[in-house]
Amino acid sequence: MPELPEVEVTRLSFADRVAGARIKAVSVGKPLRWPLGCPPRQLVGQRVLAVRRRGKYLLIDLSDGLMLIHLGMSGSVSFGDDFPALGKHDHFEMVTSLGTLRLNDPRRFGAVVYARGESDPVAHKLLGRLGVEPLSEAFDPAAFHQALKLRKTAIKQVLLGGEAVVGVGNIYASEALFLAGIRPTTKASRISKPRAALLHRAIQLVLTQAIAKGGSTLRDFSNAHGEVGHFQLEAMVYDRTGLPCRVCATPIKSLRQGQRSTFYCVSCQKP
DNA sequence: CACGGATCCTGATGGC
DNA sequence: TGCCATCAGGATCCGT
Repeated sequence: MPELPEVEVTRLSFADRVAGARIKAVSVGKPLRWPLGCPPRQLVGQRVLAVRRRGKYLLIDLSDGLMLIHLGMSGSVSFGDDFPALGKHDHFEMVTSLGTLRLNDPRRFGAVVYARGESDPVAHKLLGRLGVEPLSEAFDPAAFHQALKLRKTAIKQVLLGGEAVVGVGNIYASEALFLAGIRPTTKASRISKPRAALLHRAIQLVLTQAIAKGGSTLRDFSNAHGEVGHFQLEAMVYDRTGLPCRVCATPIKSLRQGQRSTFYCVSCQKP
């Protein structure tokens, strides 16, 4: 589920409330994608300093080291005071002086990983190859165009790859390409500089709007308060196969690229 | 080495 | 309280 907007919405929903908390207890459930990397009790007594985001990772700065949380396909974080007993899919829980953080993740593609610092090999392995942040100053149209020129594959695949830009997943890749008027199957290297600039802007626009709408909730996403997102209600193409394009009424088409569904309008999006 | 495909796991959905 | 196939917001690993 979670792409950059959902991760950012999650971060915003509990970062302020957890900052300054003292960790009182940590427990883990069934194995996630990667092991925690330290005994849970090593975290007890530490202070939570801040919650940041890098790509689709939440970074929780501790007084000694940091935790990296990835939500995978089906993960969600909740933070509160009055929780029922751990559920079947609650696989990580951290009780603090300011509330309890839980990760619920049915498919267990997510992870919670402890690292001693961002230069720790464990952290570097996960964060080291990530591309530029799309909502930062470093995301530059000219540089983006240069990055695309190096890639021979379809632009949709390049966006998902996370090397040219991070945080764009399956929903927002289709949406951004629609806004930019670019066919998802177009080879990245063939995209002109002006069209790369359009796509650059479209990515920023789509992600910013999605964050403002609280993210997308297709099946199970919610922020740390349990509130769902609404972006999907105004998706232009995602999951709209056969429905009329919101711009030109041509039926939306779908195809598979790298085992993922892609949605587009043949009329509005040119190769 | 760049690319495509299989893979991890559980649950929902729809056809038969 | 049927069974089976397919699909789901991610990302790594492994062939070619």
